[in-house]
Amino acid sequence: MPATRNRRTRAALADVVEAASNGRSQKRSKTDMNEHKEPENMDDPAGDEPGTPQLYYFEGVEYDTYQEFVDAKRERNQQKMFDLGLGENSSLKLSSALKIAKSAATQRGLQRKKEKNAEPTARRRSSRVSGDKANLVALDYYVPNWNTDNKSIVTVAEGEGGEEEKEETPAFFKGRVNHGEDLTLEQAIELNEPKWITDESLKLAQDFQKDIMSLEETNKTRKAASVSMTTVEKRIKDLSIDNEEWIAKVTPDRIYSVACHPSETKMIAGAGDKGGYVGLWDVDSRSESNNGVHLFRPHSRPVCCMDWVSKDSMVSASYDGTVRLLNVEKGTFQEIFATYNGDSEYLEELGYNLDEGYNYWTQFVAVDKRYQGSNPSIFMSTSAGTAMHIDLRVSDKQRISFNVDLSAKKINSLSLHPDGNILASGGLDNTVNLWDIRKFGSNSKKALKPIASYSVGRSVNSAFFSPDGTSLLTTTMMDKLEIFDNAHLKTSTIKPTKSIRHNNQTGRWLTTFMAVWHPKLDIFVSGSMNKPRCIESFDSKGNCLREITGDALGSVMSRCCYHPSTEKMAIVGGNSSGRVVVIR
DNA sequence: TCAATCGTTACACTT
DNA sequence: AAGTGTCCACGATTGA
Repeated sequence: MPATRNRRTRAALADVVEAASNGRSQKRSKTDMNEHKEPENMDDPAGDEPGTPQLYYFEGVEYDTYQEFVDAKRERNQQKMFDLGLGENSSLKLSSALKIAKSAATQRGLQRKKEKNAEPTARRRSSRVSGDKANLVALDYYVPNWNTDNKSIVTVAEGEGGEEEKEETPAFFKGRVNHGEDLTLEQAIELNEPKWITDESLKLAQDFQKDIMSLEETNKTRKAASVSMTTVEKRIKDLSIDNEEWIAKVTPDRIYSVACHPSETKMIAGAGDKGGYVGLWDVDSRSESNNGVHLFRPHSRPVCCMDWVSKDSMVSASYDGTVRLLNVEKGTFQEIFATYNGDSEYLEELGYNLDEGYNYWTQFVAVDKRYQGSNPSIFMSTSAGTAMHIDLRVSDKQRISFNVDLSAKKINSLSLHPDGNILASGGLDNTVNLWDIRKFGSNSKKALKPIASYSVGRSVNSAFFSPDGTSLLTTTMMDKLEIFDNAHLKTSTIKPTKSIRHNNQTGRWLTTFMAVWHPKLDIFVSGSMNKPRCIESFDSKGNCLREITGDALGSVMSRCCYHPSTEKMAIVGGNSSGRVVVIR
């Protein structure tokens, strides 16, 4: 046993912290993924069973047997614990080690706050530090400022010669790209992480651009269509998924939104992910060298909304506060709206002074379907509970038609009834509310009252009117999908006419469910937690038309949508690792 | 009343 | 095969 057994020094703790941070902080950096082999990697014997003829390495030493390797590891860890003065009961003592390390991080955090006026929180990096993994003690100090580019990660480490600080700002956390400017396709590709770019990317994207332009203009009407239910049911029955070419990795990260190009001749599925990536997948142009996916990065934070407004323009909106319009003809992601803080340099911007900083982001954006045109108008809800309508129809008359405070908490969705007057909102305040937008006024300060309301009991993921407006569909954390008939005609409380039990507990790492209508028909679709994994399709009465399952459907499709065609039936689903499935 | 923390969920990636 | 990362979604609980 070492003589230092009872020593409890910060330097010793710092060694541990530093050792861990050296190994792990490099791993985090995504920009230099191809470099740096970490010595820590030798910790694990690659999952081999004891007894297999394999050499084991640990801290540069070679061991012949698994048992020797394990013993060496255990001994080293015990040594570390003794050095910390933490005795033999490692699991208990480890928690105190963490406390000490955490307090050091917090101190550093507070100092940083003074310097940079940032909000600090210290968090433990590894949530599975236990038992003999004491060597993994490491702390990150996050400076979260989600609306600017200030989120940096500071790994706190103290060496013997004094204090040392490592700072990384991964590309992911950089703020908005080309603030206030349009992005060309080339720029949007260059903003991808290098691993997603090939020499061909730009050329392929340009060919794709031409392909889209050569498509026939699609039927733009957004009105509900009348197709007999028997036809619809038959088409849904005929949907097929068992083709492995109909699933592809479209974005690098968790999908927050999916969209389907309106063309009836060319199937183009699209998805927006957590990192601001937008992937467009030309489903039938898969070749040996290329899977037909074109990846761009017009945003820096989750892409919460994507919607094609014509054959050659698509709106994308993001938590980063920007709304962009992909103009296929010009090949640009044009910034059509952005929120700004109160800095006077943004005084001229339409979104000036909307951004409240910390804890404020654009949660939901919907295209205003009353207007057709090159500049779509949008409804937008925010994490602060405000809802606004931004009229972008004519460039010199752009304005915010209204900006109202509808809730104390985040609003998850907005939906305008086809009559153009009633707006449905739902969010973390546990209610679904219907508002008369004629009463909003542009700058009204008086408290607004909804014309009708429904208390869910848990938060509301989404509330959408059907294409013809007769039904309101909600997805809630009460584990229900609920349908309200003629909700827009009610004047006090509304009650669901149909309530479907539906597990909506997607947890932390999966995007929440939102049941969405077909753009023109009275049917809707939702992902599901059921096993085997499936996508569920319902009619407007809430009858399940089909639980679509298949070999290609191996994970939870958090966000789904229908192809807008009334002739062809197709469903696009996106999961939480960037994979998109097309069912047709 | 608010802030901080943790549990939950499922998948992908690494070793 | 096992381990680990995921980092503001939501709800519950605790502490200030």
